[in-house]
Parts: sequence; C-alpha cells; structure tokens
Amino acid sequence: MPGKAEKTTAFIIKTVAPIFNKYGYVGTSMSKLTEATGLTKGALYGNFENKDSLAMAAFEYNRNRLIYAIDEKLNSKGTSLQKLFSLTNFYKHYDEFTKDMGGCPILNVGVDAKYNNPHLASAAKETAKTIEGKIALVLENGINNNEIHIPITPLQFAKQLYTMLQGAVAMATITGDRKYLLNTVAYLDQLVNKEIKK
Amino acid sequence: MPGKAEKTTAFIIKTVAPIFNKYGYVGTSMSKLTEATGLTKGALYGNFENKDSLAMAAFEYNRNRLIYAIDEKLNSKGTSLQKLFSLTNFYKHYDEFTKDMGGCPILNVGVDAKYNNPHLASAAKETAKTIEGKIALVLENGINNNEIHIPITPLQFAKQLYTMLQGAVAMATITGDRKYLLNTVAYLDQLVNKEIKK
DNA sequence: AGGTAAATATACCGCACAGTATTTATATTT
DNA sequence: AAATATAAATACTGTGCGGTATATTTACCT
Repeated sequence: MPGKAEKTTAFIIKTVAPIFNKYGYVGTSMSKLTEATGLTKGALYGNFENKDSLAMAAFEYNRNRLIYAIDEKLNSKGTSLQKLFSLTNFYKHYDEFTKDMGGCPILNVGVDAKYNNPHLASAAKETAKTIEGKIALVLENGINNNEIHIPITPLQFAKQLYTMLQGAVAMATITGDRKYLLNTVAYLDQLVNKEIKK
Repeated sequence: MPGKAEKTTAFIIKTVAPIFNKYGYVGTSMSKLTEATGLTKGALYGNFENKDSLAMAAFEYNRNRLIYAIDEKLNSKGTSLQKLFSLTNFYKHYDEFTKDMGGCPILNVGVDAKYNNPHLASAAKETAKTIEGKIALVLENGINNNEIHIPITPLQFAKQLYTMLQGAVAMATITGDRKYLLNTVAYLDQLVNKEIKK
C-alpha cells in the first residue's frame, strides 16, 4: 500500500511528464512545475533530488507507457504478421496516444536533450534501440514459423521499419498533419503484404 | 559592397546559427552568443531587435543553405531519375552537410520550437513543405518525360519519400548512428529503380 | 489524544537571464 | 583634420532561475 510520499511522488511524475516532454529540459522551469502540480518547491525537492532526476523520472514514465503499449501490440495473440499489423495500426493513432504526454518522447527528448542533457539523450537512444529489438524478435519468430521471409537480418529490417515509422512521427510532429502517419502505415502494410509475407 | 554594419550582421547570423540549432531557442542564451561572436550585447542588440528576430534570422540562414543544396541536386543536369538519385546521394552525407549547422534545422527547430516559439515552428513547417514541393516537381517532370510512373500523385509520393528521408535523419540524430541514412537511401534507391523507373 | 517523524510550505540565496540607456570608439563626410 | 553619423562596448535594470535552510503542517504510532 503506497504511503503519502509515494503517492505524491507518483503524482508529481505523472503531472510533470507531459510538461518536460512538450517544453524540453531547459524550457521547463521548476516554477512551471509547482504551478502545474499545485505543490511547492519544498514538495518537489523533497521528492526529487534536483531538476535532472525529475526530468529523468518524467521521461521514464512516458517511455514506460510507450513500451507497455508497444509490448501489448507485439505480444498480442496471433501470427507474427498479425502482430506487425497490430503495431502499424497502433502508429496510425500514435498522435492520439502520445497527445497527453505531449508528443513522442523518443523524438522530443532525443532531439531536445542531445546537446542540453546527455543523460536524457542517451535514455532516449536506448529506448529506440529497445523498440527496434522488440520488432526484430517478432520478425525472427515469423521467419522461424515460416510466415515471412526477409532479404536482410531481422534487426536490420526492424530498424528500417522503425525508421519509417519515426519518419512519419517526425513529419506529423513538425507539420501537425497526422496524414503522414496514415500514409506511412498504409505503405508499410502493403510492403509487408507484398514483400515479406510468404 | 557591404558596409561595416551589414558585414557584422552577416557575421553574427553565421556564428549564431549553429548555436540556436544545437541548443534550441530557450537553451540558447544571449551571453552564449556574445561569447561565441566575441561581440557584446551592444553589438547584438544594435543589429537585431531581440532574441526572437535573431533566432529567426539564424534559422533562415540554415534553411537557405539547406534549400540551396537541395536545389543544386534537384536542378542538376540529367534525367529526373538522375536528379532523384542525386538527392538521395546527398542524404547519404546529410549528417556531414548539417554538421556545421548543428544538425538538421527542420528536425531540430520543428521539434524544439513547437511549444516554445510558434513563429519558428511554422517556419520549419513551411520549409518542409517547400522541399516536398520541389521533389514533387521533379517527379512530375519525370512523368511527363515518360521516365517514371508512380501509383499516386507526385506530391503524395514526394511526401512519402521525404518522410522516409526525415525518418533516417531523425534516427541518425537520436542514436548518433549514420547507418540509418545509408540504409534508408539504399532502400529508396532500390525502390525507385524497381517501382517507379519505367 | 499526544508525541514523533515524515512531508510540505515558506522565505530566501546567489546567479544568469533578456533587455536598455549611455558612453566610447570607429568610420564617413566635408 | 574637424565635424558628424554610425556602430559597438559598457554598465546597469528588474525578473526569474535552480536550489536550500528553516518553519510549519500533516500523518502515523502507541
């Protein structure tokens, strides 16, 4: 059973996560966070050592939500192909999913933190690699079950797939147009059906 | 012939552009810029109204360099196909090209400025649309000259192409691995040869 | 219910921020 | 070379920053 402090800590992270993700590390001030949480600096610094650790907790919160959602798709019942389509379908609505975290945490933190907070930047990088690995696993299973055939290694193909998805995410973010997500997913689905489906 | 002031203005923009691009609008302080230029606040505020207009000039400088380079590829002599390959080849070395501006200005500004500086954000968006339009024009010419055939409109195809390129740029930026550029370009070249070349 | 420890609020610190008014130096013109 | 106009340097302002020491409140235990 969570005590008062743990509940406050969780509340802070949850409240603060989309703010860091939207405005970036430097663009987020502690006073912005006290306003958003309705708490004071005493509470914030009582639960977190400093701005850095708060930002890291915020990113990890968003990252975990994302990874959880992706795991859900990639571990869903059915064939490897169905899992892949489940993932692409998820990215069709990626903008909605990431809306209340203030956008894609990998893209936002990966770009924002690159020169402003190396610790955060490397966490974003790790997350990207984790997702690629998960996709690669599904592909491997698909190959072993004779469902699909790919001309390159599973990891390489997974990277290519994820690059295209993140391209759509980036363009949708920059332009504010979710059609990039829809069109890219449509392309990928057709690619999977035509090129790797056995 | 440029007078003293114009030369200083140009020098400031050139010096300041990669800093804004790397650290973002909020992450770039005026004192950072005085250090980098060796000038004082007096000089900076004598040549620019405020931080905003300086940031905008910095982005436009980077944007113009990028657009110029892309134009060079897309207006090069040869067939439309050759122009496309000239563009993809450019993106193979996109990390080198953007290195001394501190990374891709469209990605960096598009993400960084989205919630911190709407004016800048919309400039990044416009730039992306401009590039898409330029690619679409080449495709149109290719169709008219019976060099290529595409299953969708030129602009739609151009958007898809540019999305994939920007995906590679984003992933290379986030992970620091330029292989994303190489692999994506390899994929696109093969796609062009196999799918749209007549 | 009272005492104690944990959690939050308050008040404050030194510093860096964007921006400005004024002074000094540099060109240009006559 | 003197006068004038322009450009850059200096010195300063008020504000908000991240962070901290202390006071106060809240929750828990007996």
